[in-house]
Amino acid sequence: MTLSHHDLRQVNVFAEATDDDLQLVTRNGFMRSIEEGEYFFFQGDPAEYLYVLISGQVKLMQSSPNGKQVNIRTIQPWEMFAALGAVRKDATYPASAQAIQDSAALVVRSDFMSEMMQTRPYLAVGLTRLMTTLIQEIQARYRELATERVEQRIARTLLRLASQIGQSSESQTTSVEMEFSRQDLAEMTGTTLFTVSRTLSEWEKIGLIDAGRERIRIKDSQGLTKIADQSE
Amino acid sequence: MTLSHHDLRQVNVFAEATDDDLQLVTRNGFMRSIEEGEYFFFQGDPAEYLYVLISGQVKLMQSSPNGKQVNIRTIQPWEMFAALGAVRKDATYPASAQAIQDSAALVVRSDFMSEMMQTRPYLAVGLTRLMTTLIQEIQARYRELATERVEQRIARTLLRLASQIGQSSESQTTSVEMEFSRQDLAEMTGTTLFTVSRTLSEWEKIGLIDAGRERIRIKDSQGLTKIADQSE
DNA sequence: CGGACGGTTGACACTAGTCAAATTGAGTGG
DNA sequence: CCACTCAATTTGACTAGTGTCAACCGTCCG
Repeated sequence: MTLSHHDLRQVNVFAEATDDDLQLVTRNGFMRSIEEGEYFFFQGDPAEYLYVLISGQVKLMQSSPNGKQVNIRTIQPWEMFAALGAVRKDATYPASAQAIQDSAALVVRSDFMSEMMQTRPYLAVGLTRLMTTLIQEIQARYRELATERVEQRIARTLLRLASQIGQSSESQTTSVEMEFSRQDLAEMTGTTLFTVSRTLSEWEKIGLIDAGRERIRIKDSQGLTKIADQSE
Repeated sequence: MTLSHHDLRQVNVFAEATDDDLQLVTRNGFMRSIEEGEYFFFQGDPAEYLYVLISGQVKLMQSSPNGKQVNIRTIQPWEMFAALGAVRKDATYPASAQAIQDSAALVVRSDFMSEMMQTRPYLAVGLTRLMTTLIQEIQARYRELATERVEQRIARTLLRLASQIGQSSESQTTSVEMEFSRQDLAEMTGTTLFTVSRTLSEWEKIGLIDAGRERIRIKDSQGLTKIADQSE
């Protein structure tokens, strides 16, 4: 896969970068492609690189000492991830990054990016901006996890994913086809495979969604929204 | 309360600042003191200011549409909070900040800090560093909320608070006295007042803690750690 | 053709939430 | 100093919501 430095303009953090800076990044980075199921890195590895997803889809997940996994975030193309290494010496990745589809990413050394940041305020500011977004997102999900029932969280997660994917791809059809397993969805919503399965079956029965093996399509986003927002 | 600009050195983000910069900050900011129960700001207010807590204790909480509240984070003296306004134009606070003890804070205009950041990479980098910490912290709590039982979360939260407070104050006695209500603790752990009360009563009975009205003291942190870490 | 993997469904257990009622403790005004 | 008030807390009874585990099904793929 070839990557022009212009393409990087789609990355939020690089929106205000000069062409020279973008070239610098592409020349100092390299491409890495992995297949579905493989990992870019594991939780606990030294955070030597940061990534920009070019194609595919990646999930960031954290596993607890007792082995249970939680999906922290799902990365779409042109998102930067694992950026923390750039600002912390000797950091280790707090999560693992697994491809849930065949994926390709631009890989950049953390300390290279760190140096660039020292002399380019726009970069540090952009990174800060990205992080505030992440913080707000995960805070919202934290609140949801603490206060909402499984049903609502699943509905909300489906809607969120649909909009994320609909955003990155151009297909603005009302119904997006999403590919991931019940297990994945369970990890995203903080519940179990079984509860997800039951819930989706129910929803398929009443026509809200269309589900299959590692595949979900929303048929009635209105109806889902109603479930997600019900306060009782 | 008077504040020397030297005191600001204790704030992580300002650790590498020049004396001139610190003076600039103190001169451009002002002190604001509020009593227990009052708010520095509310969720949804325009994020015009950022804060550095000087004394007291503040909780950041988010409330959902249906009115339930979650404690996102508890601020100790010399922590900066509500910094997001500095990097986002027209942002609103994603959480409310309520004093759980009489508190004082240095208040700085967001756009003033924003301007400073443009020309001082160390500031933007420091802020980024702070944010990575916040992200990791809340991610860890998110995982805990998703995978651990209430009992474990309460134990872990107590230990975390004890170390936070023991850190900021000098009292490195093994048992720190902590002041907050069962309700507060429930909001921090994503559970209910009743469950917290029951759990603490149990623990008091077997000698792990010493609890009273809006007051908890850990007697056996070993024992609590054991509860927090039990994988089953 | 035969696994293997993802998914479905049922039976059951149990954690933790809900609600009502009683109790305690701190602070206040007389 | 005492009675009074009110908020914080405790406790019990009940149960909804989810997790757990086992058995089974369907389909994709070597």
